[in-house]
Amino acid sequence: MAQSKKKAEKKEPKDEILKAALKLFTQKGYFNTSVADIRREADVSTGTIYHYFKNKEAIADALYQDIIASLNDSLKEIKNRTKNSFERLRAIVELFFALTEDASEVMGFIVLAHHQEFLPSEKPLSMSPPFLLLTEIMQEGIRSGELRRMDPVVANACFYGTLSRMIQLRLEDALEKPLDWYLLDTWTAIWKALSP
Amino acid sequence: MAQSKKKAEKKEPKDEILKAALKLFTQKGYFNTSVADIRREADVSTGTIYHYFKNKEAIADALYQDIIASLNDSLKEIKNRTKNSFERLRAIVELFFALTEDASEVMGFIVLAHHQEFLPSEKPLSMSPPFLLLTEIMQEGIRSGELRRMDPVVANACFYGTLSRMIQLRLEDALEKPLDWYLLDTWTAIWKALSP
DNA sequence: ATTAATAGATCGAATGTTCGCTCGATTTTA
DNA sequence: TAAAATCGAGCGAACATTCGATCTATTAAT
Repeated sequence: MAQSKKKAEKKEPKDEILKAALKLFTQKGYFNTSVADIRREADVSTGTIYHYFKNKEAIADALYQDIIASLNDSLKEIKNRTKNSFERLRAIVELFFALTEDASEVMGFIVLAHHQEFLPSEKPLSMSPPFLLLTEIMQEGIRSGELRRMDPVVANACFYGTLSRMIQLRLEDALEKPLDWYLLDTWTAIWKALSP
Repeated sequence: MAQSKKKAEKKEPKDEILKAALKLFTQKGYFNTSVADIRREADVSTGTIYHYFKNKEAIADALYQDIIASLNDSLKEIKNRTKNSFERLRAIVELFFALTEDASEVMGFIVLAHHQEFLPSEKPLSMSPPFLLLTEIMQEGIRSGELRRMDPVVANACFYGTLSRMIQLRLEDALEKPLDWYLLDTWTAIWKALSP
């Protein structure tokens, strides 16, 4: 038994730092969060933070890369599991809604934050692997005739725009019910917009 | 001839400050913009800035209030000018697209910025007068049967989500053509989602 | 018409504070 | 006993804001 966990004690400082940063970044925003805030929330020293990360930006970058990668895995899994656009897009809506409910900080960081403001060298979210994969899925649907003939950019905006707006409202606490309460209505609207 | 303009000289410093701040805030974000940056761009002194505004936040607040008010006026004008949901929503899409093309800084500030991060006492955008008016317009359409029976929140997300996503892509320079090139496709998708 | 007085506008150097980050010391691990 | 991890006081730079000085426009007085 090395350092993994005895009862519920020693955690990896690196993970604690990432967890604390994610929480604070989504709660107050990157620029309203100081390294001292992260230090306090993660219950480590300043030195430890800089032992694991080059600087504050590197913490945000690590979070961003982790989340993008895991989102990409999920989308790939969906693409393999399903066989047509209807199932695929529906599964993506369900995935995003579920993530919003039980990993709200992750979704807040991805959907709400303006990464380019604090990660200047990062491409826009719409150019990241999972979002390119989404575009690919939709283009395939259009080619095969499952989706209406329309500009792929508009199809994308229609799908992800509606989806992310629902998520944003939920995270702003502007909805009366949890997201899955709106799942049917949301999916119906999206599918009506996209189907032939 | 007081101080209005002789050739194209003396401008109101207050307006110059607001114009410079709007440009920089949308270009680099609120937190990446220093008062010194605004000072330079507006070609005034630090003292002048603080003569007209209590602090940096007050500049952002003035911009926000101005834009919200003018957007509200435009939406009210549309509501008066048109007589049904189809015309109203279509006119709003056209308005937003046009504003994005020839007042991109204004739209960037409204659609992309996270006001709550630098205006902590401000309500979310979705609670501002013009957005409440939009909600009202959509609820009326649902009641009258012009729009499909659905949760108003979803109808809203569908409309504004798609719209704002197209605008965001345009402002990120991710579109090959100007927005009005996508107007028909966008409107068709929105209307298919919302009509009975 | 000229001057005097006043208030508003403009200026930019100086101030105080926040914050990211460094570094030498100390402890823990292997 | 060497290397890795952890600590936190302290450094330096950036930044928002202040303030007293200077300039300008307006009004009042002679």
